[in-house]
Amino acid sequence: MTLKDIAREAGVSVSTVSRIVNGNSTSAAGKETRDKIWSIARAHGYVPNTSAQALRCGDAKRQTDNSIACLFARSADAPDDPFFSALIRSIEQAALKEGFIVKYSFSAVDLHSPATIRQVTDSRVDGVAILGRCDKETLKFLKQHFKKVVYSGLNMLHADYDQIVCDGYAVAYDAMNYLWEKGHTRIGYIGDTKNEVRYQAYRNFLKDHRILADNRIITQAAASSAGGYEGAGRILERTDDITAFFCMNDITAIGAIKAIQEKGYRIPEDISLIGMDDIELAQFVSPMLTTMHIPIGEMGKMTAKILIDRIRGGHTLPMKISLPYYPVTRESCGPGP
Amino acid sequence: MTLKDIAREAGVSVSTVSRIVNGNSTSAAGKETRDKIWSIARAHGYVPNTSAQALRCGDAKRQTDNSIACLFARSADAPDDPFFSALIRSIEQAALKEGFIVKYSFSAVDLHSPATIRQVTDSRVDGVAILGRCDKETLKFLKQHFKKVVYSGLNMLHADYDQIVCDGYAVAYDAMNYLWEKGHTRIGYIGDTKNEVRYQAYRNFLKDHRILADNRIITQAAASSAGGYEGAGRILERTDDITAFFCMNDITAIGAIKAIQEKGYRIPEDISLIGMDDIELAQFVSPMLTTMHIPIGEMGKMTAKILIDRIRGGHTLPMKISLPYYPVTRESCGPGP
DNA sequence: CCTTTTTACGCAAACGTTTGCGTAGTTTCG
DNA sequence: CGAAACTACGCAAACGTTTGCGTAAAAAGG
Repeated sequence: MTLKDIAREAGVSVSTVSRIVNGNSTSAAGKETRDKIWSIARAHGYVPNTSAQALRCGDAKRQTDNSIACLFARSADAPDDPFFSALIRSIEQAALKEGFIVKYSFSAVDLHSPATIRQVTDSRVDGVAILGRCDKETLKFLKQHFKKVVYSGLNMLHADYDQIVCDGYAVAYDAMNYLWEKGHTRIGYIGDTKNEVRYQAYRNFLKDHRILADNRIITQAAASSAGGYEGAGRILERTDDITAFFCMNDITAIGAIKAIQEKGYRIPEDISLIGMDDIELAQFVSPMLTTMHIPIGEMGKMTAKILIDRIRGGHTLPMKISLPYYPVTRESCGPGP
Repeated sequence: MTLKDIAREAGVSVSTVSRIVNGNSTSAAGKETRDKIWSIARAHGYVPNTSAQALRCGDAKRQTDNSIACLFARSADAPDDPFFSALIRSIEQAALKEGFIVKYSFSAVDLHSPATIRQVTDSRVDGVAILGRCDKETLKFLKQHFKKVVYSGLNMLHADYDQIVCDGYAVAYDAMNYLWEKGHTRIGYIGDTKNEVRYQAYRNFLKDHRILADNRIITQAAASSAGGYEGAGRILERTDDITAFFCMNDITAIGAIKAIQEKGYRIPEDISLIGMDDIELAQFVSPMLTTMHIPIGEMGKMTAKILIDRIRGGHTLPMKISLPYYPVTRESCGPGP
């Protein structure tokens, strides 16, 4: 079913058909021709060939189909993370309200692969949101390929990008401070240690308070319950004078809780524990998890808004938005020794 | 940067350039021309215009960009569900291995909206996977628009679709049986009650074992921890002789655990609890959750495989695959009275 | 050295649209 | 009633590719 088919059947020219189906205002078609065309089009379920449209119209308006992409910078074997599920979901909801649909939202795409970029550019999204951790070169590379990009995540970017972040460094530092103010000084770290702002904050907090970092109570752990469980287990095997853990996020903390309890320690009496993210589950585990609240929903909403606003040309200067966080006190932290 | 630009710069014709960049075997170009073309192309970062390719090649091979869509039949305000996160993730991983990328994976799209369908068809995916709950008409509607569709979820489809399911009815029935064999007869239900196979299985199990369904111990609950918490709370307010709960899935069960413990009951001594899905978290809560294991990873892998196989024409008859499940005994179920 | 094959490349059509321009026929208006 | 304006539509070019066919020049074969 092409314009030509319709034109032949209706006994008119292709241009007429095109003008009618496009509802083009200039030189509107005659009422009766219009009706005939429409009925034929509908009968045969005509749907315009977007390739042809895109081709013909160059980089014109029809280039867009009101869609954005979420590019999620994570490895294919990274564990599920409710944080990103929630972030993506709120982006999608907000985008939908503005009439945008999101593609690739959950894809474990390789952001460095030209083939991937090609696939994304091919689908002609109007803009892309980069989520998670993303190094500078990749970001620059993406910016070259997509005109409109916005970043959202826990890492403040020091370059001029649109970004909606909750400063992970500050959050982690404050989490440490939360424990420290309760009197803890021997604080373990469970989480990513490579290139991770939360870990840097941990190290710096220690240094700022003249506490020696002890590798026996620091462990590299995957961002999953299993990772937290194993990580806490490893640390607890090596030492028995630890009084608190800082976990890189809540699911890690939930895993850690189990390991701690299995070793016979009580939470928070013997060992305190703080997480990050404040996912829904945090209040349903026992003990309820004290954690740093991150406004995930707000981040997603803003991310969608800013990206769409940029697409629409609403702003041209980079918007660097930093969202507030706060500790939420539940049951997993007690006073230090 | 088009073929024409390259051709002009190299002083050859467009066809020559096209043949060279396509590595077309027939009438291979001369070594030196080839090199010149490639160097120019690379220098300018030439990337073929897919619209033009698709247009020219009709419905030939290049129509596709090796992508599939995951259409997730859920409402925009449905809570996050780790089950689907995991399902989608495994679909993506498996698809990626076959060179396919997935679009729309997490989108809360309105499957009934023609505009949405249009957006998806426009991006010319090669096939779509329908996830979750999806009524017959919608399914039929989707099948009309996308030639290649496969369903995955907990609901067996009684029509001729490619489908990879784990029979939710059977799983739920067996979960009930698990409790029943332990001696429980007063079993509550927490979860969706509308149009839900798990609830049907619950009712039927009761009927089959001549147990009267009691609305006081049945509650409609959202598929989230909060839903489970509130649901269990409601039931516990109304009755005090309940000995077991069947929860529609694990996160609901995790919420229920908290409510039960708060009311002063011990699990499993006073009240037993069984979930469904066997998500990672199930083994990290306390007590560890007894649940029905669903091979989510396998479902995802098969879903991708079957869909891609169909796209490639590997099979034409509908493949109805039912994956096995089994109970995993942990700590949340004890003997009945 | 002449014929045949091969190599290397150009020509032009086609894919389905959109749109500026042109032109009959119709209406408006002074 | 004649000029101007408008209506309703057709013509054809253009978007960037791919590919069958054609054809010079070079290589091979006798």
